[in-house]
Amino acid sequence: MKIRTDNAEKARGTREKLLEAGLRLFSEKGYLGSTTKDIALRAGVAELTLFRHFSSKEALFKEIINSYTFLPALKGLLPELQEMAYEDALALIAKKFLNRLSERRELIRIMYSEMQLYPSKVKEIYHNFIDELTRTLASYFEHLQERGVLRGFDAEYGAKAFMGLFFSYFNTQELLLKKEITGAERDKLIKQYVGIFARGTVK
Amino acid sequence: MKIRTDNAEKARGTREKLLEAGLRLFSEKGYLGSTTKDIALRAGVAELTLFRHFSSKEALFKEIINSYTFLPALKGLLPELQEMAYEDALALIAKKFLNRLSERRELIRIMYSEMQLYPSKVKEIYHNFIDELTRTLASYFEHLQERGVLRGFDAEYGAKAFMGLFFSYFNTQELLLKKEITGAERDKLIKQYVGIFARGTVK
DNA sequence: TCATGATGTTAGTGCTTACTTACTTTAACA
DNA sequence: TGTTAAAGTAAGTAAGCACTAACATCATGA
Repeated sequence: MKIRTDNAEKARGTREKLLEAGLRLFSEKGYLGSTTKDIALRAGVAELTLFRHFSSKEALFKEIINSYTFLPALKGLLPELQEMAYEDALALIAKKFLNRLSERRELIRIMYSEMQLYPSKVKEIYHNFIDELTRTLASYFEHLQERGVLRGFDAEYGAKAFMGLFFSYFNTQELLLKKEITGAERDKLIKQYVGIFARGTVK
Repeated sequence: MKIRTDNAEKARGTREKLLEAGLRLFSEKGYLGSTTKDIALRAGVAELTLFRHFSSKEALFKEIINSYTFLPALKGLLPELQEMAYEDALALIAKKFLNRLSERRELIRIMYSEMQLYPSKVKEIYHNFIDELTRTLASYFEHLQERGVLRGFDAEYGAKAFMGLFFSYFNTQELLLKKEITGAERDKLIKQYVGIFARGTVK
């Protein structure tokens, strides 16, 4: 009699529906612009149900941030990269990075909208996104510098420059201008940017 | 009797105080997070005075966007650039661009916060900021390509890449993380980034 | 079959907010 | 000095908001 599995499952279902609806609405209208009524409506439940699952609107918001912030590591990519040609490796990283950003578009939008309200949360999201990738990339550069493939630039700055290139593309095209980007455009962009960056860093 | 100049000046004064206070508050707390009471308070006037100058909160918001959007042209820089060494020219452009962004920090913050509410305004701001500079930069690159200094990359993409590098730096450091950047750090960054980009684009 | 837990329905509370009305104060200027 | 334009003071309105209380419905599962 301890746990009614089916009821519990149902509860988990509506809980997730609320998190998902909240993510989308907060991303579209901002925290203050999203009403609990609308979130519940979009989740297909009564407003009161929202408060039965989350003690307040803010609690819901924080849980959304937490549950969507986690990202799978990319460290495992390192050995694979070392067997590839430099430009191909860079193109692969760029592609994975852009995909990652697209997947988390809503979260990033929230990050920008609420950066004044929750600066520490925003920094957390940012670091979760960027730090590990920066370090992976920097150590990859350092490795190639030791092998004499790359010239002696500051690896940390190099990593940030590389990611900055693609982040700013994502930022303007997909977040600000909301353009639909075709695969072909994306490939051309990657080729051009990687071309510049690769030539700029080899010996 | 037509115009009482001093009265008119006074009115213009409080009007500007309101625009300035609005800019700062909207940038800090977002459109919905800023109350008309607080804006008036920060401007040092009564709330009612705000409504005597602007028909509504939204009207104030739109006037703020309009009056701060305009930016002086950078086209005049082109002839000057052509007498400089390539890397020095790039460093100068980067410096001017970063200064421009810092000057308009509040406006850019508003742009990010309200991009869902006023997408067309946001696009306008973006284009005002970026388009002219992109074209100036691209034609500079084309000129150097014709003279055989630079290799044959896509000049438009190159310009976007260059600006993206520095925009994304501004974005993360000054907007998101709100770090105070020293002049020395900024100079090192410019040197590193320009170094990569210059080597990546010369023949 | 019937107790239980999840959800729905409806109505409402107290607070905040954009905006208004009516009246007063202040200072420039003819 | 008296008129006028700009700003202040004070009180209030209507709407929207997060959140609550009371009760009804319905499917699950012992």
